[in-house]
Amino acid sequence: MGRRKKEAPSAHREHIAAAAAQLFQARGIDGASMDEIAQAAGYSKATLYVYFANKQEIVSLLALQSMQMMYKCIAQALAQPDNIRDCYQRLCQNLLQYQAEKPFFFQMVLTKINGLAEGQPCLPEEKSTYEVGEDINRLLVDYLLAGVAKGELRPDLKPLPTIFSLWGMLGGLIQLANNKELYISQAMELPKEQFLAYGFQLLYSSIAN
Amino acid sequence: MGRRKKEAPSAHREHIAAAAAQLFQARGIDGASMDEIAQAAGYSKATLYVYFANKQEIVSLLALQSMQMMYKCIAQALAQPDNIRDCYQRLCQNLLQYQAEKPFFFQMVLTKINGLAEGQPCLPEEKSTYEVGEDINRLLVDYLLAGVAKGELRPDLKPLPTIFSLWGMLGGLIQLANNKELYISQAMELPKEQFLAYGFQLLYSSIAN
Amino acid sequence: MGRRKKEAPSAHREHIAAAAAQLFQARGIDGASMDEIAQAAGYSKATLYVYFANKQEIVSLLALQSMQMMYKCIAQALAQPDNIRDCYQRLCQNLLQYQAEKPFFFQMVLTKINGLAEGQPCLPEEKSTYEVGEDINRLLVDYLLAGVAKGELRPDLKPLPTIFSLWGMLGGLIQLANNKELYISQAMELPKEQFLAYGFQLLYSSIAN
Amino acid sequence: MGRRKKEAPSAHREHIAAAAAQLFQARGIDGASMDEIAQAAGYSKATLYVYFANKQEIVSLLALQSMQMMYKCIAQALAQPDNIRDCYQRLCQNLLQYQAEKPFFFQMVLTKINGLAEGQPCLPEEKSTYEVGEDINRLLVDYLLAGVAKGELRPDLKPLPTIFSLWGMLGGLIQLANNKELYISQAMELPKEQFLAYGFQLLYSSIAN
DNA sequence: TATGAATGAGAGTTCATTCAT
DNA sequence: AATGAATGAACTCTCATTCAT
Repeated sequence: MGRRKKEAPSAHREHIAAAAAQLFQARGIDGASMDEIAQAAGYSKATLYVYFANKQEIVSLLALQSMQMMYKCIAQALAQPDNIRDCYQRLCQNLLQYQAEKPFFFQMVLTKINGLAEGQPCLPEEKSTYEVGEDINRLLVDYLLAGVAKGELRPDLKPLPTIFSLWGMLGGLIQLANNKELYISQAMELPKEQFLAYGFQLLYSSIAN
Repeated sequence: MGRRKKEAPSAHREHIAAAAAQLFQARGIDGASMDEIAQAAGYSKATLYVYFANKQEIVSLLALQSMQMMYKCIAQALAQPDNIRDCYQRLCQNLLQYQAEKPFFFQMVLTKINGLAEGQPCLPEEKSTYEVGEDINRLLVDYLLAGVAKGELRPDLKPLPTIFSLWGMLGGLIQLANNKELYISQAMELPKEQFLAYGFQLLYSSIAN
Repeated sequence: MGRRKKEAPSAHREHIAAAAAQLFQARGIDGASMDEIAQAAGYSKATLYVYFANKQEIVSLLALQSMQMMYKCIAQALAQPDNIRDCYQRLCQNLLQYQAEKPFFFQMVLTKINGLAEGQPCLPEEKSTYEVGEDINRLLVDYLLAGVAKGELRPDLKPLPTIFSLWGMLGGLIQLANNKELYISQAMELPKEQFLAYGFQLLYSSIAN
Repeated sequence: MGRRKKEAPSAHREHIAAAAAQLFQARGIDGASMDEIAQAAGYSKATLYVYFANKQEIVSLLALQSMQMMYKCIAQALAQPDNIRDCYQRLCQNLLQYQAEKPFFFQMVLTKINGLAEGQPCLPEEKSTYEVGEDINRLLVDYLLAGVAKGELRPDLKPLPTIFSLWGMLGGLIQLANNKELYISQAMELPKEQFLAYGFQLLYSSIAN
């Protein structure tokens, strides 16, 4: 039955994608079935195919969303470019928080997204995802250049390579901290947060002037 | 039928595991079926179960192998601790080469392995994997301490947290370079290798004295 | 494709269970595959799993049905407790007819069911099956007591042990007659029916006053 | 390697059959694999096929053995035909003991064997089985006739039909007692043995003079 | 005689997807 | 727009059996 009052189709897509995100996070993409997603979203399984051509399309939408969240995450941290170092700290904290709140999305940004945008005639969603990635890059490059201009960051930094390096390193660091949380706290006698603070600081020292 | 010449059982395990590694890399672990692995390895599907109790055991063996290769990769680079910086360079190059030759294994070390060793009474293979990981850590810590002792590395570095940070960052960097190879060469007008060289150098500057 | 007309879901379960019963009878439960059941029932194998969670659920449903049929079989025979001996005759004839029409079900009542209700937290179907069994026992005990009261049955009969004994013996007798039908008619020069009539009478003489 | 010293082939068959019997009893015929049987018997799986053409042949040998044991069981009980009633008691006790010691064999005699000997060009083993069955019948008929002659049993008993009836009823009774042991002890507040004693006595009263 | 090695055939089960309504 | 019903194709895993040695 028409469980739901009339809503914009995009609202349905949102509901479904949200349910899928939770399940993907809990069980992985392959581990979550369309049946489960439908049930969790409160639709019939066949209805999912009204709003998405197939499972992959759900994944693509989530990829886009995760990229957009990442954009907000970064944009917010860099909004007030008062102090370069504080910006960096805020950025790191925002990333951390993002990872903590939406680990699946975070992983998606790092893994899936990175791999895409290369080859194949991709879906519109994937193109958007790529563009948001570009936006993020611009944001970070501007931040970097401002930092150099202010003399807070090393003048010899090449903007784009540096941004990419940072991006890769921060992502790798956060993921490792997450995967090995138990090990870190035991072997290092350090809570994950302090380990990350240490790592973040280490990384900053590679770009600081 | 295609009965094979006599070989040591471990040779069969190797053949199967090698075929599996290639397929896992191409299609992911869940994406590669036992049928495909059998065909690729030149055995019947049932024969796979003569040499491995189940699919997971293949994965575990690959995990162990990838960790052992990583160990060799690192040990070789640090064998002659003549010059700390050269060692670092060699280490980076070895990692790169490893990633280039066995991308699935490399990914495995970073992703799977990192996540394991946490919880559950695991298979013997998984335990070995964990122990090799420990060996690697010791290797790196020794390297770090030697560098500090020689005055080439910052004296305020905390060994274990630094090693873990480096590990996470290097891994993230290499993976990103790999996933975004096309993008990097296009947007940055830089071959992957040079980008990585730049990133490696950046990272080194965070620990150099 | 062979999509079926709309029917109540329970009708589908019936169709499937009926096909399964025939195959189980012919080849045994383990000997009949879900593939065969699906084909015999005119569904695709996957559809079976729409109506039953697994093979065992089909078996359980059949067990319940066979017990319910047995109940009817007995209840009908004992409906008019006019004459104890006639009731007994009717009961035997009903059992015989049941065995002839649904040999697998009959076997199930005797073999499977008897064994169950002992241990494990069972399916709802299995619980129902057990309860129908209890109902049957009550029916028979009442019959016995009435017979004793009327002086037609021995006054020293212990109700429950007697009922159970009769139950076991009648079942064994009917099964043997069925399994050895050919032998009986040849070695004894007696059709199965007359052999059974003889056996039933023999048994009755053990409880008659 | 040749684990075992030279033994007559039949000894090997015995070993294997013995191992199979144990497993069949524990897990059912379909539930026990040739692999397990081989392991339990201390042979390699392929060796099983040296001594038996296939799994069914093992079953057939066991069927024969179980029939032969049944013969001994009965013959021993009837050896001293001193007193008809005592013989009957001994017979029942022997059957009980047989069922307790070798439930799988007992079941086999009742179920499998009964069903065979009808149709198909059967294996030599199956023919022997059939003949042992005949021997048993003769034994019992003689016993019956002796009892009638002595005036202890009803003179109107038809030998073969009576024997068959008794056979079916006793088997059914013992099996039911075994399957429902828990239920019997709970609902009837009677240990299995006493219940059976009651049933045996009931049955005897149907043939006693 | 005895077996290690191999496998074809098939088991039960799952799932993304389709389609008539 | 929404869904109940159905399924083809695939999955992991098992097992009786074969055969070269």
